[in-house]
Amino acid sequence: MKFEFDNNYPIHMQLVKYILFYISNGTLKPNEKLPSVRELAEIAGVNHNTIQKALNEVEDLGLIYTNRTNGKYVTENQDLIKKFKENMINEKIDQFLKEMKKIGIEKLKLEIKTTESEEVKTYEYSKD
Amino acid sequence: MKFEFDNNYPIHMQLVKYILFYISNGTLKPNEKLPSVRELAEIAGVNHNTIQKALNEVEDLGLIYTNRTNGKYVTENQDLIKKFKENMINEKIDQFLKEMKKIGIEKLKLEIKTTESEEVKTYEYSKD
Amino acid sequence: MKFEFDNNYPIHMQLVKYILFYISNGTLKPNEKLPSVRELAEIAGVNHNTIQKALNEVEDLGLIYTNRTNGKYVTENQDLIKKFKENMINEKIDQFLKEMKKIGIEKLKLEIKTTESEEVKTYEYSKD
Amino acid sequence: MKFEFDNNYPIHMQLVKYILFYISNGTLKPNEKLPSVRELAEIAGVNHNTIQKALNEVEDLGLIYTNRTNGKYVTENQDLIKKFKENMINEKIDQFLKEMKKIGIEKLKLEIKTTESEEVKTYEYSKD
DNA sequence: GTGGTCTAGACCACT
DNA sequence: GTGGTCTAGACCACC
Repeated sequence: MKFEFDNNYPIHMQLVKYILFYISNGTLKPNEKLPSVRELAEIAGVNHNTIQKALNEVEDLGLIYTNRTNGKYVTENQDLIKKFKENMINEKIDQFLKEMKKIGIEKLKLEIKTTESEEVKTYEYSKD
Repeated sequence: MKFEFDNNYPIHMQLVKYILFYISNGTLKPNEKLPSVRELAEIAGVNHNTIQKALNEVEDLGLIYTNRTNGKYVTENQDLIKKFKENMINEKIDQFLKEMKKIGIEKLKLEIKTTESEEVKTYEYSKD
Repeated sequence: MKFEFDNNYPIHMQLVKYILFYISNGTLKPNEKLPSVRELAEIAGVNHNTIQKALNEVEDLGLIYTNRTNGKYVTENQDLIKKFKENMINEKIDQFLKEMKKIGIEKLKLEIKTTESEEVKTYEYSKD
Repeated sequence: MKFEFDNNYPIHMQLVKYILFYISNGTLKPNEKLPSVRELAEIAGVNHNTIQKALNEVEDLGLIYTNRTNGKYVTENQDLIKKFKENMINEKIDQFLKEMKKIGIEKLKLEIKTTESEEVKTYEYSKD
């Protein structure tokens, strides 16, 4: 797990995105115990309060849960994780396509197959 | 020219991106006069100082120049603009592909045709 | 550190020059923490935004860096500072000699020894 | 006669300095007729009002005079010119020495002989 | 308390 | 009316 921050963007938000990302791609597996807040703070090189804030937001989303005496764990609800992953992918694709349009691309075709489904999704765009 | 802002990100940076987009996609043409700083401020709904800051950054990049009591103009250096656009596109594509890989996409194919060249560039990725 | 301003010249530019001087002559040492932006504003008797602008310019030159919630520091790259200082000195000397020539000085001899080198540089000029 | 301007400094002031400079070094000779305001405006690439303003300031200093129907002339008072020239030279030297000190020069020696006097002036500075 | 951002409003030089 | 500068004052993220 690596964290690199853009100082012009709220760090806790970037942390949330990283955690979601690591849960989505399986770096953090269902039911896995997260490193302690202090540890994460060290890994990420930020204050532990900032980590707390981020983890709370992820917990609100339902993707991790707290075992009071024992630390924080990734949810075992794989469907929820899957949904979040799909969401994330769709958002990234949408944003990419939007930006490519704005930048003045003439023609674009994108085919994507995720691990979760058999279907290949196709996105096309042409200037006219 | 439209501007919409994400309040979690410094506005002057978002402005810079917008201007770069508008120069890249030809909304702002080489040698064209920009709306006055105050006008842009009104269009974008921000303070004129914020516009100043953003335009200064774009000027530092060499894409616009200032005619002191006369206004600001897009550079007439079309090569520079072209290079900039290509750079921007390549960066966005690279970043997109990198993220898609990391998120665990199984298969991906991307075809892109820019206005500048006849060539269609193809990017492919498969998990194995 | 003292600051005196000529009101016919943008203050932020004069500030930049002051900071460069202070870094060049060792008033501000490599890796030293600068006074806070607000403090400098008070010392210099200007608005903190003006200080910000000036320090940003110095940062663009690579001579200071920002530790976001911690303050601003002089670069530890002593070579860069040295190079900068030499450049500055050479420019000022060249400009001075050029002006003295143009103004019609008959004869001029200048000897300079910097802290950095043992060598004494000599510049001479005679009208004929 | 050439004019190059630093846009960050009031242009009429720079013009005044240029004119004084050209009178000092004999580019503009005593009793010589100046180019017309319009001509100067074109040469300098600035608005004629700006030239007017500058020439008025020089006239206030007594170095040029206006012959109502006939244009503007350099004064024939050579002593006055000489005095101004010496003044200018001294100012430039002082400023140069001051800056060299501020920049942290260790040792400096400057000898200057002007056309006007037999004397060689010597300036010396040492850090300690 | 650190840097960073933004606004509103004022004033300046130059055309 | 153009760009540029500056101030005062406010608010934010992070430590």
